[in-house]
Amino acid sequence: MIDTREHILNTSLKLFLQKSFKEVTMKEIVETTGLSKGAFYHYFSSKEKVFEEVVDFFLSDFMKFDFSNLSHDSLKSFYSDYLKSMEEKIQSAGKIGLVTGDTFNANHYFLLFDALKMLPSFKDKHLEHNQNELNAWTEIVTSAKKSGEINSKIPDELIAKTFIYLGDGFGMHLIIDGAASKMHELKPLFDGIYMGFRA
Amino acid sequence: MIDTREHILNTSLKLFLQKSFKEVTMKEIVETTGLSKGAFYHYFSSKEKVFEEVVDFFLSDFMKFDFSNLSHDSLKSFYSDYLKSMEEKIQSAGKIGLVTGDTFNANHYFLLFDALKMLPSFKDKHLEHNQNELNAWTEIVTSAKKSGEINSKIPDELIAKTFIYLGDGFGMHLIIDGAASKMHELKPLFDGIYMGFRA
DNA sequence: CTATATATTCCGACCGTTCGGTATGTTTTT
DNA sequence: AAAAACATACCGAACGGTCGGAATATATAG
Repeated sequence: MIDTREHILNTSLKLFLQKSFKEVTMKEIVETTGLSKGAFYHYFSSKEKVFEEVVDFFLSDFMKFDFSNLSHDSLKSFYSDYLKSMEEKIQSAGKIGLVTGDTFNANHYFLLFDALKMLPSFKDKHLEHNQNELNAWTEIVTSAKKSGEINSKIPDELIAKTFIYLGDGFGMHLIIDGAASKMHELKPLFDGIYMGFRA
Repeated sequence: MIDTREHILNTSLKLFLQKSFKEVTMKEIVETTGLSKGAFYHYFSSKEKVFEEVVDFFLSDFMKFDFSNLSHDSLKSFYSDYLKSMEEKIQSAGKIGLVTGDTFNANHYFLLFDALKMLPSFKDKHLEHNQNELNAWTEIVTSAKKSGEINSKIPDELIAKTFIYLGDGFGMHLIIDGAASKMHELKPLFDGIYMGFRA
């Protein structure tokens, strides 16, 4: 609790990951931080402003994926690393109290939907992020084909999209069902399509 | 505008598909229907109640998928039918003004998230729906293996989940990017994993 | 057919509460 | 003492919801 400003940001992030912007009230933010309204408005000029910063922070820390850090040896090792990073993310989500027991009580889509609606610049950033993710996967697929790791007539980008969408769909089910511990069930799915693309 | 009650329900559905429960105000519902507050509260006892009915309607009429109506000749014809049904759903969404030009301005996840939060009975219904979908896909996969259409060592349920999650992840991207016309891009993805599972 | 009684549908002013935000402090730090 | 950090009382607007009654439709009676 050294840095009050950061404390407010962390608390707000936690709240905005649990409910939508409208559902999170100033009263709630103030009470959860243990501060007062005066303190809050000393650091932020409005609820919108703290939301903006929360989104920025979340993007750079959570969503932004440094794909260059993942193994580029093979497609298999790439998605294995990818899955490992995902599990780590869930673990760090648990550390800030977003997982109680086995139950997920966070949903980053709240943040995403609100950001898309409220922050005009966000949509472009998000599309860029998506494009980067697609490019990273596509590159790996391309080199996996070159190396002979996989051998499929399906266009590289389609294979990349298959991995991405499969992961996203799985993640959505995870969030809705609230079962954080089932993250490991994604690997068999990736293994399955991987086998298919090898043939 | 014959049946006022139904008119309110349709209008509310449209609104609840565009924003969250909290974001939709009574003022908005009343003004969009062209009625008055008194008229609204003559038919519904609260905003929550109309939401409940909207959710019921949406589930039973929109979202609910009659898998028995899809072709059971083969896995390929099954998912082809599935995709066709999806396209029809988008078309009917367009008919009630949820698609302007090429842009999706609906997001059924608003409805889903709110329903999961507010309606205790909903989670079970939703899980049941998911289970039914999984069962339908799994059955098809099983018989596709028996008939020799596909020949994969991957468990039937995993294959089923791959199709489902891939579709969901794709749908999520569609909604977020707002590009309703790109629905057809899912077929190549399905074809891709289908080829893989045949080997 | 008309007139009256009764039920339904709809209206909009109004209510209490909560919302985000402000003004004006008091405490703490430098 | 000056400034930064925090607290609290308060504000107007917007919220969901209520209420008495007007308008309209339907049923009944003469």
